[in-house]
Amino acid sequence: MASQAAARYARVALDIPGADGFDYGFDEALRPTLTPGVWVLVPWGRGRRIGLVAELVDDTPVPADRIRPLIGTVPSAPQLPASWLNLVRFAAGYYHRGFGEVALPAIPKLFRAVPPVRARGSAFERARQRGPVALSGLAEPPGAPSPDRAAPALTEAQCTALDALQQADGFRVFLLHGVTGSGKTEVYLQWIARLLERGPDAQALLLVPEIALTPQLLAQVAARFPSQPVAVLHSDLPDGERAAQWLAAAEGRVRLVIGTRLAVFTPLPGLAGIVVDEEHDPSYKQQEGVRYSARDLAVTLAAQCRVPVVLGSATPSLETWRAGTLGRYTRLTLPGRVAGGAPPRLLCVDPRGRRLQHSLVPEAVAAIGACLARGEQALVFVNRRGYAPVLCCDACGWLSRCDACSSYRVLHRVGAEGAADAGPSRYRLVCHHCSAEQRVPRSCPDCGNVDLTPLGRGTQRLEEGLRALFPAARVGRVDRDVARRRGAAREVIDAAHAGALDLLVGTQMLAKGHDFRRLTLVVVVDPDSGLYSSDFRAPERLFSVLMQVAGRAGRAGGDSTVIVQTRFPAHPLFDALGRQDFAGFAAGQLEEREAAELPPFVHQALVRAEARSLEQALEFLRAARAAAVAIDAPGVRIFDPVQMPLVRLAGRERAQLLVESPARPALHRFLDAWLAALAQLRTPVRWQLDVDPQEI
DNA sequence: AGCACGCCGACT
DNA sequence: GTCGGCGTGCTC
Repeated sequence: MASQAAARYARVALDIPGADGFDYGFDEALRPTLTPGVWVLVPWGRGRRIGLVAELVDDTPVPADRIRPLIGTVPSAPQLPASWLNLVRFAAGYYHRGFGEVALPAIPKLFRAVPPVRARGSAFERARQRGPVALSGLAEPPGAPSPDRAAPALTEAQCTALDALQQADGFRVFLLHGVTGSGKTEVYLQWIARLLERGPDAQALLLVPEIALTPQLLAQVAARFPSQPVAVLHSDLPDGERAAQWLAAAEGRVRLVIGTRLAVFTPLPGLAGIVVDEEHDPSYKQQEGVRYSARDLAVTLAAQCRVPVVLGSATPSLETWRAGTLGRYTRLTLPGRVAGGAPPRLLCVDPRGRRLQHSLVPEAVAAIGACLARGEQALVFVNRRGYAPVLCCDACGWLSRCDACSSYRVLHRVGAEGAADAGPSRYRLVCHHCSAEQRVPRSCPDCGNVDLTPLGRGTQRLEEGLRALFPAARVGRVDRDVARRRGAAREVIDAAHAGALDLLVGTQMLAKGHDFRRLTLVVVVDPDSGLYSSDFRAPERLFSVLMQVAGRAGRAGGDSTVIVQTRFPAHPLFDALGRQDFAGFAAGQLEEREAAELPPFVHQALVRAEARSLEQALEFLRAARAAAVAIDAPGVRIFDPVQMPLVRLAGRERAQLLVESPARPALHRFLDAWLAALAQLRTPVRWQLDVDPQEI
């Protein structure tokens, strides 16, 4: 560390990859103001840029004649709290990126923009005037349970959990484990209320997987904290709003921040506690740029700020679950549902050799019929959107491949979404990976045969089938195609709440956070790809999504049924699911992971490379491997380069190289040395590092 | 990330 | 004969 009195250069963090900071000289008059986290304006090429002072240094590796003086500090910029700087510093180290690469993308765009020379008022002043948005103004979704202003009485288990949270003083990680409907949200809300009572400056952070999927949670928070300004932060927010909320949080004018993964980078000078809802959810892992895990960073942030953090889930990640078993995290369990009632009955049916109607087994058709006859609702869950996963030529076997990706284009019905009488020719072939679209060929491009058959079933085709099977039923569909039209998914879900729909078809989107009171039957069509996948995390994700889907049924208590159509009805995953036995499932998975030396028993990092040709990408990775082997890193295992499961994406060929170690510090020491060596490799190949990759 | 410099197709 | 495609290389 440089002593500040002698420091001659300000190392400034800029949003430039591959550098930790850029050194600038400065006017002596500025010296007292230049501390880490101060916003500065610096010359950059022939232009100017906004940066943050990362540190002051005595010496610089930059030749003296290249050093330029910084222009000045940014007026009316907020003081960034030490907690924010520490988190950014940690993330930069852990994910092996430059400080600026982490810091600047974590700042709202408006605060990164160089002000025009004659700007009237700064972006900060404008955002400050705007102020935070009070949640109480949010319309609550029609049909949702009317929120009670007063906190409801807690069950005994909820009381025990809340007591444990309240007694925590300083850093501690809690795992709040309870099935859908067990009342986790109520525990969060009452705990947050207590945190905010601790002092006028106390702040709480509530992370959620996706804002769009948690309208009920927002409504609950709005009802519970009617006068409390709450900042809601997510990537779909307009720039001005995001800036206003971020600044309000940074200046302590807002005490509760709810947001998606990016909200973990909200400056919170008064942070008193953190909740990560649905902590297992894959969307907490950023999948581009700096590939951080907001869940993991939330734990680090809590440790750095010496505050408690609650990780809540019905199906915790195996990493979190194991930490609970080892006693590093404190496990709190909410057994059963608040409303009581038995868990849904699970029936697994093998569709092979059965007479299927629109791909449904007779048991499913009969159960849906009976459910509708009782005036109850049923949900059919298929994890595939579109009409059919692929189009096939009957004569020659041609398949609707994507020419840019190593996958198939999916047959989609377009226009008149949800209308039963859409014209028969209104179909398109769509690639789900690169979004390329084409018209459906009139005849086979290879042999000219006109009989092209859709293979398999997606949500649209299932919807069509259900309409044919149950002409009197009111059918709704929810998937990403429906959700693309603003408010359309909301409409369907509200209609379901209001009892205006009898049958719902949908993907994962339907699985989260919606409370359908009259729903007593869930049919899961073909989840088998999650059972025997090359991805070792596939069963974990499948169990989680099936628990959530099953949780939709019978939340009000009473009998409910889940029918799973699977070719592996005896698979232990379904056995555990039927008993809602996450602990049993997790124990089995952890045993397998330990035997196979997989996470959480080892820590992994992945270098992904993409190039015009696969050979180019592999060649780079072979060189990368050679560089890795040359590093003396005991306990670090270096694999061979392999092509990625989806080898071709949007016209680029992709490969990856895995490294792992049972010891995290050893892995990170190795990664530092390795990345330094990789930076020396001159290559036309684009590559990136992913620490703790979610998909391999 | 921008914004330059640098070698190969369709235009006045 | 030029104008311009975006490929790669640097910015303290």
